[in-house]
Amino acid sequence: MARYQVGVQTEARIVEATRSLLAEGGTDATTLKAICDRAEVRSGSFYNLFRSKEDVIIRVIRESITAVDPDPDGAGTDTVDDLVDAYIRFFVEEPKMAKVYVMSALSGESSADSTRRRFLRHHMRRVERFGDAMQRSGSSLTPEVGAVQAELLLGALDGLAFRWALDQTFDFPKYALLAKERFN
Amino acid sequence: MARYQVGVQTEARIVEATRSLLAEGGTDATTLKAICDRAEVRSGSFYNLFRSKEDVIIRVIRESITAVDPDPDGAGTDTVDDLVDAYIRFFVEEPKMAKVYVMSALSGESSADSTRRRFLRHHMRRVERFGDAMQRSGSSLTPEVGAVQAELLLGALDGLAFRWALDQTFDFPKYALLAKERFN
DNA sequence: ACACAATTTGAGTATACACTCCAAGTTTGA
DNA sequence: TCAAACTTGGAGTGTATACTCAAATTGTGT
Repeated sequence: MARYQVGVQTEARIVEATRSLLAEGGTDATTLKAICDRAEVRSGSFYNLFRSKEDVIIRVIRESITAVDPDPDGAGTDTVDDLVDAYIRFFVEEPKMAKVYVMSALSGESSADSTRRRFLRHHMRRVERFGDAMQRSGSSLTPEVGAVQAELLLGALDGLAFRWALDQTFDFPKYALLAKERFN
Repeated sequence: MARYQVGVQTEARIVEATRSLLAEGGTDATTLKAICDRAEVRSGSFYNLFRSKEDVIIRVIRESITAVDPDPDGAGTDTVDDLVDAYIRFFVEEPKMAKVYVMSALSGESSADSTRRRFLRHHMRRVERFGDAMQRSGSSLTPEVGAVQAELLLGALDGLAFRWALDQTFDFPKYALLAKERFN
């Protein structure tokens, strides 16, 4: 038989609860009890929907990493402006996901290694995409130099994101745009 | 009576064990058992020297934050080159501390809030110091613009540090120098 | 309305954790 | 050499944690 609607909703509540907890207090604060309390669910329901606590956490982290890079099919056509704008929008419109994104790379999760590798692959793809956009923007760069420039710009953007995660009153959009001007 | 030498050495072993564990696997991997095993000490000895597990962790994190900024009395005299060189040297010469430094800002520690505030204060002081150095370097900057430039350069450096923490084969010195050049 | 699968409940289990305690051993200064 | 202070080992405590299970309840297609 097909899934029940109520189950789908419960799943969504659990994912959202996990995301908030991760964003607010990291993996330490994200206990099963905390998740269940916030999602208004008992542990039995949780384990009816997820194989383990790590399952939800990994799912939330993966969703965050995916959400940074919208329109993955559009690769090869967007400009540096597009990419930086998308990054800024991600932080303004999805602050919870953004915080999870920043924290996930360095989180001391027991599944840290697989998460770290995933983040690294994601970063490589981004460097490539930024590098391509930079080459297309007119200035004649070799692919190698383009990659270095992209790593620099992305490094700067990620550093400012790091700074924002530390203190969310930090004006990330303003500095991200300045970084774009300076490192492009 | 003075402290016994053997106790001082045990304390040092515990601190070092905690630092390695934090650098390798974050707070999750840094259990009391793991610390004691690595330091070759039983829990009774641990609690003879430290009030709690958090005590050592906080101490290790504070030491890392302090170590980034050598010669704090020299403030007001060093150049941007000096500051960037010191940062690079920190990563090359003290990779464990450096990794703890990067991770500490966003760690999901139960004492996360006090650690985060401490890191933020540290960052503010660094921005000020970089800003001063930039103003002194010749180009006529207002203090406000100097602070913005400093935040940008530091953001870039921290982002590259972040990148290095993710994958320690990343050539941090090379990129840190490239980032610095963009501000000359 | 019925059958039956999906979902929920909540008490229960096993374990890993941080931390305590104190007797026994060791180091130190006089 | 002595005694006081410090250090150590290691069994033991309480608690929070992730996870299980069987019975009860609810949702859905027919």
